[in-house]
Amino acid sequence: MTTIKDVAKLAGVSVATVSRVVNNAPRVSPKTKEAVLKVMQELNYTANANARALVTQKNMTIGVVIPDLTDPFFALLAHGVEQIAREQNMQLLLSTCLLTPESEHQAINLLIERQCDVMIVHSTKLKDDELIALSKKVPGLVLIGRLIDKISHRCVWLDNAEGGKIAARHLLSLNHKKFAYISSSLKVDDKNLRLQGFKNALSNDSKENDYMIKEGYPDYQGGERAAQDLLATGNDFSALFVYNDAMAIGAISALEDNGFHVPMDISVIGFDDVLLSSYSRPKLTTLNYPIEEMAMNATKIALSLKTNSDTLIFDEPNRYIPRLVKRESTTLCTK
Amino acid sequence: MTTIKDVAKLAGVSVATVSRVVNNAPRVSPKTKEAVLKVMQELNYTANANARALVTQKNMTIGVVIPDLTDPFFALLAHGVEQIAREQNMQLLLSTCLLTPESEHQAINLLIERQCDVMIVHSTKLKDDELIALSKKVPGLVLIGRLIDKISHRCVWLDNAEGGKIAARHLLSLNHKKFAYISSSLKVDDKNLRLQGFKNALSNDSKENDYMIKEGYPDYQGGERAAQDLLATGNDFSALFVYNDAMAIGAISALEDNGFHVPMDISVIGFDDVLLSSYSRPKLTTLNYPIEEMAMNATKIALSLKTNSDTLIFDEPNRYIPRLVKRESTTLCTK
DNA sequence: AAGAAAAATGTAAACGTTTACACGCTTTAT
DNA sequence: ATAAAGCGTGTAAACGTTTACATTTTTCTT
Repeated sequence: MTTIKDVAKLAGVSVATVSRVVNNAPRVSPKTKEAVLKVMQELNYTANANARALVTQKNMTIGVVIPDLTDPFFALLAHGVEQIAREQNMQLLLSTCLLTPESEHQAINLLIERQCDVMIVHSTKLKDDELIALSKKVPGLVLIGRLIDKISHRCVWLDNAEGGKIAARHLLSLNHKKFAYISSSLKVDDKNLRLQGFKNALSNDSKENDYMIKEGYPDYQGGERAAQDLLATGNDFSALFVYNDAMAIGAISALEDNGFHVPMDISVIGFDDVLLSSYSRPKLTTLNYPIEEMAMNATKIALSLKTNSDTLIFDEPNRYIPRLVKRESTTLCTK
Repeated sequence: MTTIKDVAKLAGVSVATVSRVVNNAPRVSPKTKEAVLKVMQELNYTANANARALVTQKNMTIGVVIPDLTDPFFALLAHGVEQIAREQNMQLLLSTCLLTPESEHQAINLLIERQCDVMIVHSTKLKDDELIALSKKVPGLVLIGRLIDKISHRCVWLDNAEGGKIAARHLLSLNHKKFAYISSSLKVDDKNLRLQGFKNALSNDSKENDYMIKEGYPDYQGGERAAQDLLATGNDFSALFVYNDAMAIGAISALEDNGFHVPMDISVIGFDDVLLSSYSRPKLTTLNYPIEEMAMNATKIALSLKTNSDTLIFDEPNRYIPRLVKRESTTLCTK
């Protein structure tokens, strides 16, 4: 690797001058600039970002902590961050952290070691306290998809309960009376909040409204199985609210396999509106989780948190509300 | 940020000793080790990865260059790299590079600046020569999804022509005689290779075999539209080979909307076998592109290329062959 | 108990930059 | 003509580590 010294020597100037032209700082005459540039080209010089980061104390890197790239939801999240990163000439350092709380913790620590100015963290397993501690340590850290009251200005989250409510209202407006909810078997807050909002809206509407619940792993197969469980228990429902789109599509598949047509016999509504929902047949009615937009906003917040320390307040709210996307999987109840 | 000096001072030892316990090197007595660890904890010390990288000349980072995270295909690629990275305690630095050749070039340069030991590059726009030059500059660079003969040992690629051939054979074995191919409108090699293999297999089978072609943007809508074009031109085909799964699902949607049932009236086969294919109805028959496995292998190669310089030869072949995944969208031709 | 060998620790240079400050040379203002 | 100001450039310290080498301490051998 050729260094700045090599360039300096060959160009017959000092390293300071080379550094100046590399960063095209002022105070360097056109002719030396040109000469240096030529040598740089000649030697195929590229600056060492590590050395630079060491002295400038900033390494132009945005850290992203997510459970799994393969999930389109998180891919979208990363994509949102990436767009802002690009604007700022920063790059993405990815830390995925599947399983345990320790691995989440470790993922964040790795980013700290790397001196990440800015971090967007989607944490499901870490405790509130731990995240609060972490957020104190890292000024540019923003939590996404989760609300912790004490540091709410450092959170960008979706109102899941409101989502449940919207789903319920939509189904109610289509005259449905008997409901089912397919939930995630994972220990996450969202599923409860969504159900909570859903239940509340139902009982506000009428005491008569009834629902049943099954759980499954939050993927296609999980949805398939949960729907089978539901049918095994009794098919006394005309509307089904499902934890996420992948499960919803699985559920639809199971329903159809058992002779029920969607939406004619049973209406199904999903959650997330991620990729697949418009690819499925029937196209899935769902709640749009604007994760990409949220990620972009989170990144902006993190960026200004880094510089303006902590005091600053945003006019853009950090709370997002899912938007109902009516497609083909829900319709008027005819029973 | 507390540095190694702070720790050394408070622990009453030299920085060298602290460094040793940080890297748990041998030659440090249990009691000092314990003492230092305690101070580290106390001061909440985390090593500065940049400084470390500067002196050790290696920064435990694997660079990944892909066009777009949002595409599940590339997400899977990244995921493959990530798994190997995790094994090696390395992290992923992501450089996405949408549009232009320059941006691909820039993406790679950014990784070079960052002193990435190891790079996995999925390049579509850069010329062969440029990539050859780059690969000379970066010993640990491996190209994925593309074959350049001169540096074939640095490439991990899929045999697209073979894929086309397999698709054709499958369809022929189901008695089909009239074919259509939906291609990508983007300027990429794959589409031609796939068609080439497909055509060859057809004409090898019989001079009679006939096919028509349409193009579209390689996504759901593109497939939908291309299928409509196809139908507008004439519906004299019973089997359809589509450039990728997203397009195939779009195409199926268009076919069904026009009263054709898949697979009863028309068999459809996709390419990639990425995520969606088993979510669609009917479930898509397709060719599996083992991108994740390929990415893992590419990373292993890159890793050993870095250390063992260049000479080394692998017994695992770098050429992959897509695997036919029979699902529900193809069936015997009844015409 | 002395000397040798081994183990623990410290010293200081190096990694490749940036940048405050100093220096000399032009230009400008008086 | 001379002082002041400005520009272009160089010198050297700093960033936070690692590590070869030197030094001290401990342990072992006889």
